[in-house]
Amino acid sequence: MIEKLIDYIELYTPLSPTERDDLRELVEIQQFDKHSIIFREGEISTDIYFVLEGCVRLFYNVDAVDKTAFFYTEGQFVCAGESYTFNKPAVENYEALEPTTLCILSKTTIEKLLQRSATFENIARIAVENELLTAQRIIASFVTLSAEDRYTDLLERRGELFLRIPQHYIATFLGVSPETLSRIKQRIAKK
Amino acid sequence: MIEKLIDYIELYTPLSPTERDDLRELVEIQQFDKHSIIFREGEISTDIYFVLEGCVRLFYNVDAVDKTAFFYTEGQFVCAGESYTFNKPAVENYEALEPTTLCILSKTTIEKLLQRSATFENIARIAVENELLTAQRIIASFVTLSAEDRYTDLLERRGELFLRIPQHYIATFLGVSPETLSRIKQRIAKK
DNA sequence: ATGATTTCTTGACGATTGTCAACGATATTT
DNA sequence: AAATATCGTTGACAATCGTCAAGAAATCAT
Repeated sequence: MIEKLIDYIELYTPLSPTERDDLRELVEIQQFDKHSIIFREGEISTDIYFVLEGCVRLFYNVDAVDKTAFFYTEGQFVCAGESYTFNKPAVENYEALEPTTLCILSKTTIEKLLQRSATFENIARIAVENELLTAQRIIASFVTLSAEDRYTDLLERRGELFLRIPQHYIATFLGVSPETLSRIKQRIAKK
Repeated sequence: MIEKLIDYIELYTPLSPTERDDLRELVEIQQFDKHSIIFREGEISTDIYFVLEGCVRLFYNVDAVDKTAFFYTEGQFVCAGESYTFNKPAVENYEALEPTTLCILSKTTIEKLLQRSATFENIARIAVENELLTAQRIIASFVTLSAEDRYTDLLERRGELFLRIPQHYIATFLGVSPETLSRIKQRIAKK
């Protein structure tokens, strides 16, 4: 199961057999039920996660309404950046939308890995870089695209999300109400 | 002048006197006129920039209209993440909105620095981490706030921008037309 | 200083959106 | 299989927004 993480890391940086064993030995794996909260705002994040299977929703609680900011699926790192970096209480929540399996890379695990090999420096870097690229792409889509175009863009890039995620979550991610998303779909179907 | 970069880095990671000298010796400084383009879409980015003085606007060209995604001012790193990481042509543009002074950290400069001290690993990491935090905050503001709330939020966080940047740039950054920003201001003034 | 740009504001109008509410469809649970 | 909860669509209406256009204000260049 953890092989998926190893494969992923090796897309970016090669690992020696020993390093692979270090990962197999030290990295924890945890299961989350559907709708369970992985991480709640107010807590201080000390872990980086990696999605082995399932789907994680990042959301903010605003005036008792929750707003989805992102979906993480297989092969993506999840990290509450600001909380993790500065040991501050997080402002965001993470929830499993499906039965989900995550690798847990705690700070202590990462330290242990680092004692064994400097290569593991790269893991945190890769996680952060990948999140940055994703984040920049999302901002670009907010700034440059209409809600309708963001919809078609998401459909092209990550169409599989529509098959596994309730659409009212996708709606808030696109920055529109569920009703509007419904109408956008209807509008596009007519073309 | 470059001392500003050194001070900034030392907020995050201490430097030895030798390392400080390495930076003074190797890091280039470049001036940009107001309205000059620092980096144009289609080019492949090989540099990380650090703003010593002035203001840089990140914008996308969409249907011949340009849309502002961000403003970088003194003490911020600028990096076309995707282009820099994967040597792909960039999709974004960077423009100096004022006479601007930047540190240029080219890949070759960074390599040279790395040969002298592993501490410099941290620079790229800090730059990326900081950009990620900023990016995540922007996404949160798009997802959780109305245009009006994003305006007041920006005013609180980076009010100085309103004194130095034409407001139609700020408008597209907030995701609204210049006319709407004008009306938002008027609406708030009445309260 | 003067003229020329650029920037900001305001009005009008049509299009789009959010909200509230109702209804049907789909999943989930027992 | 029936009951319950969740989810998606549709309608109506008020609020907001983008666009176009015109004019005022500020800035820049000569």
